[in-house]
Formats: sequence, C-alpha cells, structure tokens
Amino acid sequence: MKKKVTAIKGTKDILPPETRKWQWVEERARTVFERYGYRELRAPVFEATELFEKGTGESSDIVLKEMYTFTDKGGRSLTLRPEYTPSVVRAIIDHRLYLQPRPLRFYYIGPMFRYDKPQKGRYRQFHQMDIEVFDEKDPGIDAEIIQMATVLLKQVGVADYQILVNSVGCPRCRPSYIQKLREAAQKVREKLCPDCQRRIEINPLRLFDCKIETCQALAANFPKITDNLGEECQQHFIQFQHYLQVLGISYRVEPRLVRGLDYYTRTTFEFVTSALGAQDAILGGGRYDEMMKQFGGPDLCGIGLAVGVERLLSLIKFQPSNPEFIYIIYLSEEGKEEAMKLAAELRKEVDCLLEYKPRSLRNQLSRANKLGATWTLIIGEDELKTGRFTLKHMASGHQASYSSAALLEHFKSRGDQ
RNA sequence: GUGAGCGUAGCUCAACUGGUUAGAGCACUGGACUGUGGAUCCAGAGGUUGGGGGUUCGAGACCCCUCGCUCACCCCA
Repeated sequence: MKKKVTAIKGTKDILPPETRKWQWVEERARTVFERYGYRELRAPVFEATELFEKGTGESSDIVLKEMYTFTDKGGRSLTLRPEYTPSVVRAIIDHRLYLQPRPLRFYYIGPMFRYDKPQKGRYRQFHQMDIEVFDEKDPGIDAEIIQMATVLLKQVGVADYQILVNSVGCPRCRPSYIQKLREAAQKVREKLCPDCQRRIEINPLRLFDCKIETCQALAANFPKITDNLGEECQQHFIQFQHYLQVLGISYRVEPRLVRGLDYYTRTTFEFVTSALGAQDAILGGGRYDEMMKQFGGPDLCGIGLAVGVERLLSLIKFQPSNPEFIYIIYLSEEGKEEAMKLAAELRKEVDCLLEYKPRSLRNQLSRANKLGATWTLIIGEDELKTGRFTLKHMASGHQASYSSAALLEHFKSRGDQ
C-alpha cells in the first residue's frame, strides 16, 4: 500500500448502510423532541475560545486539556465546540431570544470535538443530540426531561440502562459543603492514595470516585452533598424526586454523581448501561442556573441533556432494511434512451437505478440481484416493438408486462398504500 | 498525557524452531452463459507483510525506533 491518507485519529467515516441507522435514530429523536415542544437551533461548529473558557469552565478537564483550539487568519482564537450548551446560551443572548415567550426549548443534533485519547465509546469527533430549556425553574421540568429521555430510548429499542440522579447544590450551599468535605478528607489524608490526596485540593467531589478499596471505605464516611444542601436546593431535589415518582420512573440517587462540567447546579443525572465498556454513560445532563447571567444575559436558569449518538447506536442491534427499488435493464442504444426516459418518469413514484455500462441481459440480472433490487424492468427488442415492458419481481421470479402508463400507475398505487 | 495489547490483499485469517517466488476463503472484474439473476467451474486483478534501522548467509517472524489501531487510566457523550 502506498502512503495512506486516512481519517484522523478519533474520527470515523460513517458509511452506508450504517448511515441508515443514523438517519433512523435522528428521525426518531427529532420526533420525540418536537413532541415535547423543542425546536431546532443550529449554531456554528466553532466559536470564540473564550465562550467555552467562561461557559464550560476554566477548571474543567474539557477546557484544560481537551479543546481543539486554533488561531484563524485574523488572529482570533477559535475552538471547535466540545459541547453545545454555551453555544445556545450565546445564541439566545446574541438574538435576544429571551424576549420570546418563555420558557424556551431548543434541540440540536450534531458533531462535538474533544481532544481526548480515543477508546471504546469515545472519539475526538463524536455526535450529540442535545436539548435545553431556559427559564423554567420548577423541578417538574427536571423530571419531564428525564421522562422524555426514557421515551426516546424506548423509541429506539434500548432498555438496558439505569437512571442516576443527584443534586450538586448551588453557589450558596456548595462551597460550605466542599469545605466540610475537605476537612473530613484532610483528617485521613495519610491513608488516602496519592490521586485522592491531590483530589482534596483540585476536585474534592471526585474523592468518591476512587477505585481503591481503602479510599472507598474512607470516603463512605465523608459527608454527602445530599445531606448538606441549602433549604431551597433541598426542596428542589425532593420535589424533583417526587415528580419522577409521579411519572413512574425508577431511578437511583447517586451522591457521587458529579459530572465534569463546572457549571452544574442542583440537578444532575446520567443514564448508564453495562453494555458499553468503560464509557458507560449514554446520556447525561443537569441544571445550570447561573450560566446565562455569567454571560451578561438576563438571569434565566437552564437545564439540558446530551445523548451520545455513537454510544446510543452501539446499543441498537436493529439494522433498517434498504428501500425497494427497480433496476432497469436495456439491451441496445434505442433501449437505453427509452430506459432513461422511463426512469425519469418512474422516479416520481419509485426508486430507480439505471447503469450505463453495456452488459448482457444475464449480466444485468446478476448485477441487479447483487445490488438487492426489488424488481428489474427489462427493455429489450420485444418490449420496444410492443411498447410493453417486462417487470420482474426478483424474490419470486414472477414477471408481467406493462405499458409505460400502466407501470407508472402500478407504482403510484403502491405508494398510496 | 500515562500504560498494555495488536499491525500480513478491500474483509476474515494462514505461512513449523528464522529457510524457495508470502497463501486461502469471502468480496471484486471477466469468461463458460449473445433474452432471464441467485448455483457451479475457470481465469484475472489485488501486497514494498504499517514505515525506518539493526542482527543474520537468509527476517512476515528476532531486537530498537517510529507511525497507526484497539483497550484501559484520567475525564466524559
């Protein structure tokens, strides 16, 4: 093999027939999102780097080490979006969308970019289906979003998952909790692993995530965020869970569920599965009540979720079948011209494939068979003489002759069914 | 960024302890077969064994470097 030009690390070509599966999932997602009142908002794939530094958060792993950042010819620092939420917030402020009747609901399906080391279920270009709600502080919406996600999963035939929920508090109650947690960890610092010792300063919430047994045992005695929420956050969390129960959704409170984005407040949640390897989250999200304000917009709260399309697809066994089509066969120049005209007509009603390499009848039938044609339409000497063309159903071998008008009528009535 | 495993034809894989000109199945193209496909048979095309260096009379195999893929850590979709 000569020097290869390949897709770059962590990116993938999505080829037919795999693309059918994507279209199928995307279509179902759109239908569900629209049904819950969401409308599509398409933002650019790149933004000012600053948007993510402020939005996603300077201390998040995403901003610290995972962004595709570059300088354009005008000297601006731009970044391929690693997530969607800051872009929507920016668009809302940009276009004063908050002046429209609120709450606002948007969805989007598209690629995201993170400079991560690729592994199972994790790519540098990956795709998310994302929904966001602004200016709805009632915990009912938190529950509704989760209920909608269960509907989406059901629509695409995914059943093997668990719902984890948590509350991470807000800027009023979280700092004092973090302080408490740090103090508890400091007392047993010597017994913790080096990683955990670093976590005490950097990200104490991660102390609960350590895989080492001794650390886990110690962490079990650390104070939990869910026991240290402020009054309002506490009420929100209780109500949220109440509404989940009202909607008949089973879930597990997981106080360790922190999520890597700095901006979350109160509700966070994740849908996990055992079928994905180490990257077990198929969908995740939460509330970000402070973001809009931080960008100088109005003080509107927000909540959203992102579904990982690759991860979702890897759980879906189903492969949609190819649509039916006619492979048109001809045997002479005169037949070719008739075939071209007929194909143009028939395509108003049915998929047609016409090929231009001269082949024998046998050869063309063989090719039609390989390509999976539902029917072949034969235009040979006899057909040209009589003006009646032979339509052959490939699976059964049954064939019959039709005038061109009758053919069109035949497929038109099929389409109406 | 750290660690481990793996790189032979488009795909799946062979090639003994290092030993001729690196093979097979599937797929592809053509033919047997000039108006009836799926089957069978024949033929063709397809490789710098990821790349570079080293050891050796001799390397697909052994050693070093490098690139790529995969999985895991961190973190996340």
